[in-house]
Amino acid sequence: MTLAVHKVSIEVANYNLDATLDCGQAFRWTRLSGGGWQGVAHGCFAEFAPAAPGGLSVEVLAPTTRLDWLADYLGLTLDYAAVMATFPKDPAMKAAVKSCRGLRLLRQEPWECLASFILSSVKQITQIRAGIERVCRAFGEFRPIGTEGPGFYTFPTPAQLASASEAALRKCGLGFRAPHLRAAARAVADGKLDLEDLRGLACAEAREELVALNGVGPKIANCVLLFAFGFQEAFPVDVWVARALRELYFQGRAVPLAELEQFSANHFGPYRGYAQQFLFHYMRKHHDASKPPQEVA
DNA sequence: TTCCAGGTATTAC
DNA sequence: GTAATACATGGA
Repeated sequence: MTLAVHKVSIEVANYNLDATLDCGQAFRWTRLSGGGWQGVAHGCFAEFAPAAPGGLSVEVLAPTTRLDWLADYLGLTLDYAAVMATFPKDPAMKAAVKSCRGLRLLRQEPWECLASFILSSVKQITQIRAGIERVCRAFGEFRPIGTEGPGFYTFPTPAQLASASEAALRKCGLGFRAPHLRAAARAVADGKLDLEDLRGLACAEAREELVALNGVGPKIANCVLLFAFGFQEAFPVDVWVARALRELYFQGRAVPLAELEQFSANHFGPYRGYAQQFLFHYMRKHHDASKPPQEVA
């Protein structure tokens, strides 16, 4: 049998697939042994791979007729060089960019992004991935890839999760996040929260809508505002970013969160959400090697 | 065993 | 107003 494959080459300079798909903004991508990645987005099963000299090879294996989401999802609609040029030129920011040059912000689907980050609180990234995979297998829809082979699961819709019992959600290992996910799914499924409407709002107004959900505070709201809606001024401050800011800009002092937020709003420019993702990934990479990125004076 | 993980909501000063 | 604490679960 033959497998219909839609394969396209995207010419793009300076795209770091590893950093982009492994930096904790999306959770359904898996690294392949050959250097590529495979996963699910927009209801499609796709594979991405770097293609020399400066490009990406993209295959959408199922359904093969849908390619329209790729450019936006991969973050190619933003002028990357222009974004980088707005970053502050201090040594810490330069080091963060150098450590993962070519990292892009994806533009994700709002519901999957919101649901994923509701499940993210006080969990390790590997645990978030595992939990999301269990949720997809339990409540998403199975879709075949070709006529044989494994297939994949879609991310469950708000309606699919809204009709799940809390006990069934807890079986996915979601812990105290299970009722939060269920309530958010109900709000969206019932039309009380229209995520598409948030696109038309100012960032602060959209944030107010999101934090009205139980289990969604400023950090998770900022992740959704940045990763799904593209509000570049949204600056999620989690334990890693807080650590990065304190160590790199405040000599390791115990600076309160409010002061960190004020500093970031003033220091990192109009694309500070993008800058934040470099700081986050930089900090995590160096921590994994148990080597601090910079000596604290 | 104890501690911590891309936080948040509640309660205590 | 700011500072502790509980919240589920699993891995280091």
